[in-house]
Amino acid sequence: MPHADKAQPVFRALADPTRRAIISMLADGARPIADIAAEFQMTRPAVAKHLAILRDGDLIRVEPRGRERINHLNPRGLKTAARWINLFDRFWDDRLGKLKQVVEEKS
Amino acid sequence: MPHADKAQPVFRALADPTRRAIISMLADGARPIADIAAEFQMTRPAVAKHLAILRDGDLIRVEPRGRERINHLNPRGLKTAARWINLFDRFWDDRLGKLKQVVEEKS
DNA sequence: TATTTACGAAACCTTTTGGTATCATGTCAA
DNA sequence: TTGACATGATACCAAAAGGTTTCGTAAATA
Repeated sequence: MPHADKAQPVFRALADPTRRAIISMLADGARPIADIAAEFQMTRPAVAKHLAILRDGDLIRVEPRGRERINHLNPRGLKTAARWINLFDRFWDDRLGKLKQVVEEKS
Repeated sequence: MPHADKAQPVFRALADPTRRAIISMLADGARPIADIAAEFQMTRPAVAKHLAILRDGDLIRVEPRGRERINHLNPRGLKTAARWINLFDRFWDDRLGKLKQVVEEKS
């Protein structure tokens, strides 16, 4: 392999709907695990695993606070994904019309 | 529940490094399957599966052309992912982020 | 001190994912 | 028409993902 894929842990983290919901949730304020788990129909260990994956993608940061661990949203992780996607910005403008034309001509 | 997650098939498609590589590849020009498969160390059926998932996420479009099927990058799919991520744009601004922190500390 | 609370960690299970090999079908070319 | 080519479709497999239950431990509290 030429180089490790830096975006991989981020996109992996974003692939699960529960994890994206957690991201949205944390955007409204940092919260401890049990508090997050209460919002879902799954056990706390399951949510803890999702948080570990989000941490691996650098999408959240943990702040230990007494016996609690507060989970904060980390914007930089999302920015990594945004940067990758934005590599294709040029297609959203000049090529959109042309692709549509090509596809439709053949059908 | 409230609404199906429209972004799910897109983020699922983006989660695999091979599929992201295919997207980059198609950004440089539409290509038939065998042509794409030649670039990877895996069999054609494996690549065909990846293409099916990309199609499911509306990230590519197929144009049948004789006995070939040309795969085109579809910008709209990527835009779906970009829109979701950009919901969190406000966090990318350091000043806003710090302000948010301060406000939360008061509560 | 004894107990509850908030969490991590391990073992385990089922489903999904990413890959393979193989075969069937439509299209081009000799 | 015969044969090669490009692809789709199916069956199968190992590993990863997503979930559970159970247990261990540090911090707050009665």
